[in-house]
Amino acid sequence: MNNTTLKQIASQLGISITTVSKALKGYSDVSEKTKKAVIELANKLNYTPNSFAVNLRTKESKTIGLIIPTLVHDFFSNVIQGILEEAEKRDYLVIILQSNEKLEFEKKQIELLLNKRVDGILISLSNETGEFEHLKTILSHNTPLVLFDKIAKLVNCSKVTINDRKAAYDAVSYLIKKGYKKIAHFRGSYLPQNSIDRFLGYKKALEDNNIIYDPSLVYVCDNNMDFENGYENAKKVVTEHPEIDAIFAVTDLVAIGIIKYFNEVGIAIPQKIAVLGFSNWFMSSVMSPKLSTVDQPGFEIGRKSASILFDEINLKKNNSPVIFQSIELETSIIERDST
Amino acid sequence: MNNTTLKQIASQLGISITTVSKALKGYSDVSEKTKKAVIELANKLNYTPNSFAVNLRTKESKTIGLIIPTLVHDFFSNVIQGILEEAEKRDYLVIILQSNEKLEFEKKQIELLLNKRVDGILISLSNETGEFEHLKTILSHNTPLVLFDKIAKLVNCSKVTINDRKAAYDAVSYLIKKGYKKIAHFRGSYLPQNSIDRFLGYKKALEDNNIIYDPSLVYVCDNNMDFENGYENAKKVVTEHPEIDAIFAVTDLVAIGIIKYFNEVGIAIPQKIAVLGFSNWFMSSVMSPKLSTVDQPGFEIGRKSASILFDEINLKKNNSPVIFQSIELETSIIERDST
DNA sequence: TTGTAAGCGTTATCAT
DNA sequence: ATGATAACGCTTACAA
Repeated sequence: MNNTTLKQIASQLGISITTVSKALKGYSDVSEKTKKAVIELANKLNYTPNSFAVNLRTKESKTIGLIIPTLVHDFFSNVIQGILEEAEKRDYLVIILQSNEKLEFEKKQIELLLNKRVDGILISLSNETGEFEHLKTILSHNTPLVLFDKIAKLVNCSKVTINDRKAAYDAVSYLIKKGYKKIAHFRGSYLPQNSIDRFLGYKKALEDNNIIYDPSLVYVCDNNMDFENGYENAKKVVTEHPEIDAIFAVTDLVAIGIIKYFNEVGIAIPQKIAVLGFSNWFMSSVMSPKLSTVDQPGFEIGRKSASILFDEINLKKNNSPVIFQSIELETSIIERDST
Repeated sequence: MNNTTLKQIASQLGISITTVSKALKGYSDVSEKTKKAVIELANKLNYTPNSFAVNLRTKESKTIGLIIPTLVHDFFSNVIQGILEEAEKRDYLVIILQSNEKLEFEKKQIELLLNKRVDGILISLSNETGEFEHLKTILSHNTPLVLFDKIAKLVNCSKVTINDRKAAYDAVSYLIKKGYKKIAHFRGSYLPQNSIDRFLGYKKALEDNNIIYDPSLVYVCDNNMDFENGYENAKKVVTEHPEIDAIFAVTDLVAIGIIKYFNEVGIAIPQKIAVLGFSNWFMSSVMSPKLSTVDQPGFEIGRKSASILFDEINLKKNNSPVIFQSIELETSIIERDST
């Protein structure tokens, strides 16, 4: 076991711990000779600083925490990759926790991270999260916090999102331009900001194009916006509203559920009903028919969120004032075979 | 910022730090009265132990490290979920790192984790990993290590896998029983044990069924066993071996690449050529045609690996001897529409 | 250029 | 039942 300490090096060399420490950290007030000797011995003994001691001394953990609703998720996997890449650059490690879309877990995970004294926290909120005391707790600990994707507008911290409203608006406008007139929307549950915004964009696009908004064409996918939801609601919508010619789904997963049902019962996509997704999951590109969708830059969202968080961590370290940012990343429509 | 320390509580109560510490940890040699007072004040001040100090003192971080080849991956996402679930039970946190299928990164990540002094490490090896010095370094640090999925047989530690060879054997036998005779295999690259084993299983199944093994029917997918590989090799195999009637793919992703190509050029699945995958990714169940595949219990692999790791961590703490385990989890064939 | 000593916040040993 | 003290391994004023 590698347990070399400064003390050991110091005693072997017959010098003080301080000098060893300084030599290893490249301080200028150490003679070349001793510096060389120290470094040599340190290498030989395979010295690595005890991070526990360093943490205690410097009061930083060189670790950030990340809380996401769920891991088995194309979008979030990409986000994580972006975060890990930024963290790696800065020699930071990332502790990942899931909220499972539950407020209760989200609270618990925050507590764990705070107790661990991570240097900063990244969160994409659960669909249940409608109160924000736990987020304010983070702020009151003076721990930098960046919210991404599913955010709380009311919480005073940096945020990284896409413009869900505009993206949805563009998506539905695109459908209208393609000639679809009776467009249903499978929306997410009522809490997450992005599902609200996508709905709002849908509605606005209809109105701006002189299509009367019909609330009965809006179906709620509240079970984590998943595949089953899409499947079940697709079944419903074709009985209740056989007249529709397109569906705008809040998420690719929902869209894929729709497609599966339509394929099973022989509803032609897009001839009879077009389907437009949201997120651009990898799997969308290998479906039959290939799903048209809105590209949501997960990797970039992760990178940007982490990058802002690290900036704030550094500013805090220098006691500089931090200005919270709200970044909106660009989206684009990926036209494939389902529209 | 929450910075209450034992010292503060002690001084406010006019007692010693020692007593406060004991009271908080439920030692029996503290009077009920002081214990109550301490706990009350601690709650009021929102005391949480400084984990940096605890780590330093106890020499454990209550954190484990996980290195996987890639995060954007259905199977590994499920593995991680299993690991997180076990970790949570034991109040452990998980630091996740990617190797990107590169030996070089794998080495670097191990170093990071070792320097962080995690209490244990879980790894699924990169496809490039053909030497194991870095793994032995972990062992020589006396840090518990569990290898899963892509393992190194030669490294002396616990392992959790499926029986890849048997699974592949069963899979190909199943194809043969269904009447397929000219079965190609799209294998993974030469290093990872599981790609070797799946190939071996394929070969053995042919031989046991009196089908002559034809090496030219084996195509290598060495670019991370991914979608593109399947697509390109599918293109190749139909020119070079138009006579084949089935393909056994090393991974669902490869199989999906095959399916995509076949769909594009109008090769009927499974009438003209059947396709069998491996892993049972979610997306396989929503493809057209739905992919038949071998179910690989990712969640369970994660759980079991973590559980063994925690056992070893505890044994080590008690200076008990640890006996390394090699666990093989059950797989099964999921018959869908592609075979 | 080098070293002394204090301190980070806890836990554990040993007195009292 | 309570407390003084040392120790974990490092960083950093401050002396020398």
